[in-house]
Amino acid sequence: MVRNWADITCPIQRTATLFADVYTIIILRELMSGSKRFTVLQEAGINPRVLTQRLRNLVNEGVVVRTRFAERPPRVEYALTPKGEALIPVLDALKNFGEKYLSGS
Amino acid sequence: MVRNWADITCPIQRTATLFADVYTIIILRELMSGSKRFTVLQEAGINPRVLTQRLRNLVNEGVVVRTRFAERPPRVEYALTPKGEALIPVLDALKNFGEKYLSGS
DNA sequence: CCGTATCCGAAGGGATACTG
DNA sequence: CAGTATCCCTTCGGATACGG
Repeated sequence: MVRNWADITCPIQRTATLFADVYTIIILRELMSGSKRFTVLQEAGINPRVLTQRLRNLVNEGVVVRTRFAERPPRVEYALTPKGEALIPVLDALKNFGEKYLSGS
Repeated sequence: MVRNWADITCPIQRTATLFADVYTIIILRELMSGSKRFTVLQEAGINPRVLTQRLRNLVNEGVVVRTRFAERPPRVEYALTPKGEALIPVLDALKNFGEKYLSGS
């Protein structure tokens, strides 16, 4: 029952198809507070295999940018692009709901 | 690397864990415009097996209410609860992003 | 440090048929 | 109409080890 991208006309569904995934959302949450390194993102509770997959997707979609710093040792940082920052309202909405309805237990 | 619910303290992650799923979001989108019947939701592109799973979850979480009407033939309708309506800002944010960044192609 | 490769069991989900 | 049951293939993802 899955559709082709071109067949998805609803903007809600398009966005959800690309980003409605727990690991993706955790990454975006981490990057909201500034750029982060691979290892730091891992510590948020994502194993390297899954983290690589999600980051690749985010970079491909243009919401995250990967920057290599030519240092010794080399350093890599992931950060939100302006397009990525446009997803912050989604995270804010998730936060508002969670705070209001999912605080207990 | 998956956590127990009690270990998830971040409200963003809590909300995402429960609802960040494409089919769930499609259902919520459909219910935004009023209560819908099972068959109608199916026509949004969700097979009955998956639809049942997602609806059960939504009802368990208290964001959707299932109502049986004692008619002939019996009718069942699914609708957002007030808690479910509190998720509308999430859908709005997804919509805004999609309209701005995912319109082409 | 930043990934990639492999293994492998678990879960997901499409199709279809069937029941109250 | 509103689901449930079954089959079966695909994907996911955790763990671990390894490579540039």
